[in-house]
Amino acid sequence: MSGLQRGRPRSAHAHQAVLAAAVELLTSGGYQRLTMEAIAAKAGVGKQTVYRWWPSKAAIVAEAVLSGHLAAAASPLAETGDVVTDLRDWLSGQLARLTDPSSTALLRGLTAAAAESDDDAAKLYERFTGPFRQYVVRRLAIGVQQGQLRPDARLDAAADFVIGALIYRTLTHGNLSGQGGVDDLIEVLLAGLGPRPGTTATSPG
Amino acid sequence: MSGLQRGRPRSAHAHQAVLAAAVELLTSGGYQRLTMEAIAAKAGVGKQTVYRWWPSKAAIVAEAVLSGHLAAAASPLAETGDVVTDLRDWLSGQLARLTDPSSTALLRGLTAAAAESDDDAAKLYERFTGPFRQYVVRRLAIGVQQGQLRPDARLDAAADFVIGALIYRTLTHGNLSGQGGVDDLIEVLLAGLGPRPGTTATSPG
Amino acid sequence: MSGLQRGRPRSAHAHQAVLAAAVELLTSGGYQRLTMEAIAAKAGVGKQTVYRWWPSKAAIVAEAVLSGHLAAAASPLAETGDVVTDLRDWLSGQLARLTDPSSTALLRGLTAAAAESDDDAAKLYERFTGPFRQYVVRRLAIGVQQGQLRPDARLDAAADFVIGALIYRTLTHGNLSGQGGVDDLIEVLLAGLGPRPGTTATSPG
Amino acid sequence: MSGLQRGRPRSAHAHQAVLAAAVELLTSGGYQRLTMEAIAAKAGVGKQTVYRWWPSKAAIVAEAVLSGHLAAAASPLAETGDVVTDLRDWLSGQLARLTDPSSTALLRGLTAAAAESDDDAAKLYERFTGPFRQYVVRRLAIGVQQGQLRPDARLDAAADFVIGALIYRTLTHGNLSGQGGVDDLIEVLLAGLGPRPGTTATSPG
DNA sequence: CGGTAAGCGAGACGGTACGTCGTGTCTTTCG
DNA sequence: CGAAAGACACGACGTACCGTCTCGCTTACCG
Repeated sequence: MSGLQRGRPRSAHAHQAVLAAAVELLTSGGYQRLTMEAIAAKAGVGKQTVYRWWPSKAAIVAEAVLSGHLAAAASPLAETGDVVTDLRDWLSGQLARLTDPSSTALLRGLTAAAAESDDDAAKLYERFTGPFRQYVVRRLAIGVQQGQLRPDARLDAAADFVIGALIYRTLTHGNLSGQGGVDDLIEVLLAGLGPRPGTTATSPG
Repeated sequence: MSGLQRGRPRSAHAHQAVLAAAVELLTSGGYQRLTMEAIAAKAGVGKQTVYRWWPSKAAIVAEAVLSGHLAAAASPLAETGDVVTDLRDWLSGQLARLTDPSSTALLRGLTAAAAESDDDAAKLYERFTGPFRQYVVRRLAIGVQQGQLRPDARLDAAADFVIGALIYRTLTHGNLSGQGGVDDLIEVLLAGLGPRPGTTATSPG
Repeated sequence: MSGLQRGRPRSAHAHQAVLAAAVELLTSGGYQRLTMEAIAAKAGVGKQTVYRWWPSKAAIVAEAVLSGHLAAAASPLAETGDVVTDLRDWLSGQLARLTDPSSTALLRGLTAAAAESDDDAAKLYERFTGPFRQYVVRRLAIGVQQGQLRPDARLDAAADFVIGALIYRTLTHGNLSGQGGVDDLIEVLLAGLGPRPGTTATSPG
Repeated sequence: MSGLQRGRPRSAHAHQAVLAAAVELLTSGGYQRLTMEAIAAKAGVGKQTVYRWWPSKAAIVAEAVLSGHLAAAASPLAETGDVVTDLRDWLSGQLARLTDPSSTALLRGLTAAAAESDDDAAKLYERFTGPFRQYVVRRLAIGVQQGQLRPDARLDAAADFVIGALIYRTLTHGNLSGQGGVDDLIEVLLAGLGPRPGTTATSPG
């Protein structure tokens, strides 16, 4: 066991300050302005301290996402009983959040961080999209339980569709508003998960 | 017209050499190694020449994609008459291509390039995913014509789903093989585009 | 022959600015404050430009000495006809110069620069002490011609004595003033170079 | 009186280890490699312990010199009765020692240490050259007693000459061997200290 | 056909950020 | 309370690229 503590313990304060500084720089100035030197300076920390904790910018961003500093802030999951309504509302909410310039900047930053390091990419995406996926899958599972969706619905595939499309549209079009696309997405998605045609579905009402 | 040509004309050879060098650097060494200096050096070209033609790395990559140097190389579209078979085959083909490490590197590079410049992002994605989208939409449209899909199917939304999920999975999991996920994706997608349950579809034959 | 000029020629202006900046920093703040970054900053020059011209701080200092930016400023050689008077005056003058704090700082800096690099040390000392040595040897040679000094006087050894003692005292005692030591030095030196006892010399008094 | 000892006494072992480590680093790797961290590491000592005892590198080197770790190792003074023979032998011996690369490195290191700190310079030189000066002055004094040298000989000036020239030549030429300069130095020096021409010197034999 | 104008390879320029190293201080635990 | 260990804020190091700017040369058009 390496247990015995030797030397001055690492400063939790410095750790937090770095994460906070990174988030602020990322959301304000984009990934361009997210330099190690700027992070250290804004955090009031030596560069060496930053490197002592994280090996790369991507790792910092990843931890910031994980620790909630860059909260995906999944909007609360309303459960009205109707999977269509719920998902539409939730998707609309996410979309509204992603329309916010700072969120777009954040997503862009995450993308850049992920593109930078093969190793960190999976971790980053997992941490960032995890909450989204969780909610989508959970809500769909409930739908399955209630017979609104077919029992063998591919929930993971559906979640990938939703998240992928969300990210793709955000990065592509920059601004998602005014597309009226949410309904289309929902329709395609849910139709594909609904009870098999020909199957006698128990009416949900 | 400003047309009257003065001075030495721009060298098409230099133009091509730059694109080729960029592609090679991108696929071999990732976006990290794709520096303007490296591009110029490998192309045997002065840096100024590069900047004379393109304002940024992203622009070079965009043009490389456009001009087919970084071919999306959309696999030929087989049309067996059955939209499910066709799409599954096509998706499998794309997936196989994206499984190739150099394609992953390329996609990562494109992502990085897009993340770097807000302006170029849309253009880049459009150019890179354009052929994909084109094929998917066209094939789906044929399906609609043939009555295999509902007439009011949201083809654009479907295409976004497919492309988004494809990119997302590539970036996330790195290696797409062995997921058996294609069938799931197809199933979700096509079920959502199929004839409305309860509607009597006229057989196209 | 490498003759053909390629690329932008090196900027003589930058070259000079660096030397000037180095001298100013050295005389004002000592060798401690003579950092590559400070030199570049004060010269209004990129660090890379400094490194392009010189491999080390010591080399910069060496060239500054050579080019007269850090002039040894050998005081004009009075030739009254009496070697004792001349050397005493000259030595007093040098001593007065070396008493000046900036000269002491300079000498200390040169010493530090020399101590830093085995290769540059000889060059540095040679360039810095060269003018001194030249004058001493020349004046002594005249004394030999005029019969004031023995014909086989070891002028080089004498010059080493003078320069060595000068530097040693400056570095050791910091302040040479008020030592009244010049006369002692002169006496020891010239007695050792005077006509051999027993030889019938024209009596100097 | 502050006398009553509280807490753990300072470790003499640590003290010695630091000095030894400093000497080894200085003679092996030059002043460049003589860093506080390296000293502490090689000595198996905490950095703080080093700083607790010495305020600077120069101080460490100074003490190392003083305590004989960096022995000037003045060669034993032979006294044959003839001041010329004795001084020549002694000077040759010193020269041989200084020709040794490790001695040159040491001298360079001392110079660098001295150049670094105005305050420590005098102390360093005094400690390092003290034994030299002592011997030279003593031997010359004997010469005076025995009538080989003039009674009013400036022994301090002479010692400065000898030491200054020795250091200067070592630093300048790196390698003193093969210069045949010792004899020249001796000749100049002793001639300048010999009995005044015209004075009736008691024959030493 | 000679002048003029732009593009060309080359590479130096002023900068910014990199990741590492050393400094001197501090904060732990252990003896 | 000293000593080891080692983290801390700081600042300089030498390198890599950035995007711009001269150079001398080449290649077109135009008068």
